[in-house]
Amino acid sequence: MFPIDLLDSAPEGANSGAHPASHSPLLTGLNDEQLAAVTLPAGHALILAGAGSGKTRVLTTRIAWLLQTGQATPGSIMAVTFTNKAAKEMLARLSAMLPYNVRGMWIGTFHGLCNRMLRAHYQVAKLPQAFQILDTQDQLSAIKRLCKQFNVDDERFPPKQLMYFIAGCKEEGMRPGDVVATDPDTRKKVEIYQLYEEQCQREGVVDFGELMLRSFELLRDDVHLRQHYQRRFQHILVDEFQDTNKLQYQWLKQLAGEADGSRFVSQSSVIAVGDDDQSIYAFRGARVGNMADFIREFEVKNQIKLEQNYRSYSNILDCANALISHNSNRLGKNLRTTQGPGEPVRIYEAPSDLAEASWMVDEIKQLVKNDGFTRQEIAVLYRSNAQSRVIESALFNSGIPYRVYGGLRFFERAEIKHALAYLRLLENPHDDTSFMRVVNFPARGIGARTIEQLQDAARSSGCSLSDAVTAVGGAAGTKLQGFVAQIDVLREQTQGKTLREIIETVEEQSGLIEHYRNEKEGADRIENLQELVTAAESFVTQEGFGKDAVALPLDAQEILPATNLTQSPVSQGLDPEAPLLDQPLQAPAGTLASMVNADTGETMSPLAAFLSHASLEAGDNQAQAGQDAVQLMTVHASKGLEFDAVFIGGVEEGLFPHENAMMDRGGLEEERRLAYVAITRARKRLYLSHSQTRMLHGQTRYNVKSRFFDELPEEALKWITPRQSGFGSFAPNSGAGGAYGSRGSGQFGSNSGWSNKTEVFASPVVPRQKAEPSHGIKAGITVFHNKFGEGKVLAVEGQGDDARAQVSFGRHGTKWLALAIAKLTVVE
DNA sequence: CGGGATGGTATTTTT
DNA sequence: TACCATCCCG
Repeated sequence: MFPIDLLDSAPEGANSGAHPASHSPLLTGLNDEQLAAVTLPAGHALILAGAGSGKTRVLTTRIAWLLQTGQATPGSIMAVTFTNKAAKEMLARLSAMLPYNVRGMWIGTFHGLCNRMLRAHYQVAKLPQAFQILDTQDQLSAIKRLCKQFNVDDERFPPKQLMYFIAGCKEEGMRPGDVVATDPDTRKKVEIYQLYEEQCQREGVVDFGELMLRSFELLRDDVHLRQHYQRRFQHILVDEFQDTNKLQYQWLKQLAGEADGSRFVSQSSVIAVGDDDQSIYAFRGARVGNMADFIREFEVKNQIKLEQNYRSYSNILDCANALISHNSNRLGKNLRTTQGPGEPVRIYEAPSDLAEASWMVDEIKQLVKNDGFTRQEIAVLYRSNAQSRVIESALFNSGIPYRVYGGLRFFERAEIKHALAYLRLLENPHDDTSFMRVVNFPARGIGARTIEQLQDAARSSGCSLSDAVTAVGGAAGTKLQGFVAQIDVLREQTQGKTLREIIETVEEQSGLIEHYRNEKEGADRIENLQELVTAAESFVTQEGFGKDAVALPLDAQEILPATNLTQSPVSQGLDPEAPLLDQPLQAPAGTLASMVNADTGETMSPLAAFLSHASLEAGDNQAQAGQDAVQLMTVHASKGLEFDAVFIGGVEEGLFPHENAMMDRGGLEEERRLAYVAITRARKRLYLSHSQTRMLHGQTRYNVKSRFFDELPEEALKWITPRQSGFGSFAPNSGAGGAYGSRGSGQFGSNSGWSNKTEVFASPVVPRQKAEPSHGIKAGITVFHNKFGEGKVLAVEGQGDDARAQVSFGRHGTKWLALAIAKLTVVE
C-alpha cells in the first residue's frame, strides 16, 4: 500500500496559527489553505490542489466536518472519484475519522455510483434487473460479433476503432442520432453504433460508457427522480475533477441543479477538487476545460489553492514549477515547501538504453546500500511500457527484486473471465457475449460452423443465442441444446446456495477445473479459479456490500417506485434527513439476504452483486505486494503515488515528449504535464536520464535529449559524469569522459545538444564535426526530403560518400540518412 | 479443433 | 525486436 500523501508525517508546527475552529480535533494540523477548504461555507467551490498538498485529507476532513458540525447528514453527501482505489482510500479514512458508519453516503467511482442508481431504477432506465456490465474486452468481442453478423468490412472499420468511436460518442453524451455525420465513413460508423446499441439492449448488457450515459439520461428525462436526487445530495464532492469528461460533467450538473434559461441554478454545494497541471488523460476524453466551465457555469465564488507541498524538497519542486510554467492557459499555481532545498536533481546521459538501465541498477544498489533507501521507496518511471524491458532485465540480472505495474488484472484473466461468463449466464441467459465465450470452452465439439448456424437462427428470429438453440437441427443442435441444458441445470443446482457454493459448483460442473487440470500450464489457472472463490467470499463477508455500487437495503430511499416519487420521500416514511448514527459500524455478514429492492420486492442476489463488483473493479493492477521491491511503472500509473527516490528514464525527444503526442493540438502541453506529474512523485531524490541510442521496434533509434531539460532551473540540477565502463556501441573512449560536472543546460538547446555530447563520447562512431563539410549540411539547419518532408538536422558525421546526417522529421521520426543517397535540400 | 506460420503493429488507460 | 491476431492446414 502506498501512502497517498505525507500529511500524517507533516511537521506538527505546520499550522501553528490559532484558528477559532481548530478547537475541533478534526481540524488540528491543517494549514491555512487546507482549513479554509475544509470549512468552506455552503456554495460551489473549486479547490486547486497541487501535487502532495494533502488533497485527500482535505476532502475527507471536509466531509467529517460537515457531519460533525451538523451541517450535513450522511445521506446528503456524495463523493465521486475516478478509481476504486481512491474511493476505498476515502472510505477508509472517513471510517477512521467518524464515530459512526459511513454507509448512507454515496461514495464511489462515477461508474460505481451510476451502477448503483441504475440498479435502483432499472425499470425506469429500461434495463433488465440482471443487466450485466461489459468491460472493454467484452465490448470489443461484442462489436466483433456484431460486425461479423452484418458483414462489416473489418479492413475499413477495424472493431477496435469502432469501439473507440462508440466509447467516444458516449463520453460526449451522444446517441447515434446525435452524431453529425458528414462523410460516408462516419455515417457507417453511426449505423454500426446504432446496431450495437440494439444488440446490447437485446442482450441486457451495458458497457462502461452506457453506465454513465444511461444514468445521465435517467436524471435528465425523469424529473421526479432528478428532483429527488437533487434534494438529497446537498454536498457533492468531486475528486480529480480535471479528469472528468464531458458526460461526467453533465451528469454532475443534473445532480446539482437546473438550467433556468441561460443560468444554472443549484441548491447544493459542489466542491470540485483537481489540478489542471496534472491533467494527463485527454487522450481518453478528459476535458480540463471542465474546470473553467465549472467556474463559469456554477458561478464559483470560492477558489482555494493548495500550494503547500508536504512531499518533496524544494529543488524538486523548483524543477516542477519551472517546467510547468512553460504551459499556457493554466489556472496558475506554484508549489512551495518549508523543507530545505535537499539534493540537486541528478541528470544522466547514457550512451545506450542498455547503459541507462545498467546505470540505474548501479545507482539503486548505492541508494540501498549507502543511503538507506528501501527498494520499495524507489521507483523507475518511463513514458511507454516498451522501456521497461531493458530495465527489468538489468534488475533481474543483478538480482534486485522489482515489481512491474500494469498488465492483466485479476478479473481480466482468461480463466476468470470464463468462470464469470458461466456465472453471468446463470443470471442472464441472454448475455450472448458470455454465451459465446464459453459455449465451447471447455471444448464440447461446438465449432465455428455450428455457431454460425446458431447466430443465423438467432438473428432471423431476433432472439438470443440461448433461445435459438432449438432452431438448429441435427447433431449440432443437440450439442447446443446440451450446453443450454447444462446451464439450466447449474442454475437449478445453485438455487439457494451461498455465493461460495455457487462459484465452486460452476467451476467444477462447467468442466473448467477439469480442463485446466489436463493442461500443462493449468496449475496457475486453477489457483486463480480458487482465488475467485476466495474473492467472492471476502466480498460477501468483509466488504459487506457497502463498499461498492450495489443497491443497499439502507438505500431504500432511492429504491422508490418512480410512480411514487411525486410524493415526498418523507411521506413514504423514509426520512432522508434521519441520521444514521444508530446503525452498526459494520454491516453484519451476509446482509445480502436483506437486499430487497423496495421497487419490486425482489432481492438482489449475492451473485448479481458480485458480478457487478467483478466488472467494475478489475482487481489489483500491481503485482504481488509484500516484498521490498523496486517499483517499475509508466508515468501515468505513477499519478497519485510518491517515492523517496524516483528515476525517470528515456527523457528524450520523440519519447518524452512522445512523437505521437506532438501530432495533436495541446499534445506537447499534456506531455509537459506528464513530466510534471513524474517529477512531483519524488520526495528526496530525483534522477532524470536520457540515452543517445535506444532499441525501439527492433531498430536502433538516435534520440536527442528532451527539450524539457532546457526548461529546468540550472541551480537545481547536477549533471552526472558518465561512468567509464563500456556499454553498447557508443561506449565512451576510456579517459575521454569526466568533463561533465555541472553545466548549463541553456548553452545547448535541443538542437545543439548532440555536438556537446560528442565531446564526452568521443567515439569513432560519432565523431565530432569540426570542419564545415562541402555538402553544406550541418547540425541545426532545416532540410527537405522528398518523402519525409522538412526536418531538422541534428548531427552530421563522416566524409565524402560516407557522410550521413541525423535528421528529425517530426511525425516521421528521426533518421540517419546517407548524404550520397538521400536527396536533401537545404531550406533557406 | 488445435498448432504453427504469417503478417501487421507497436504511447499513455480507468471504469 | 516481440507480441498479437488471424489464417491455413493436418
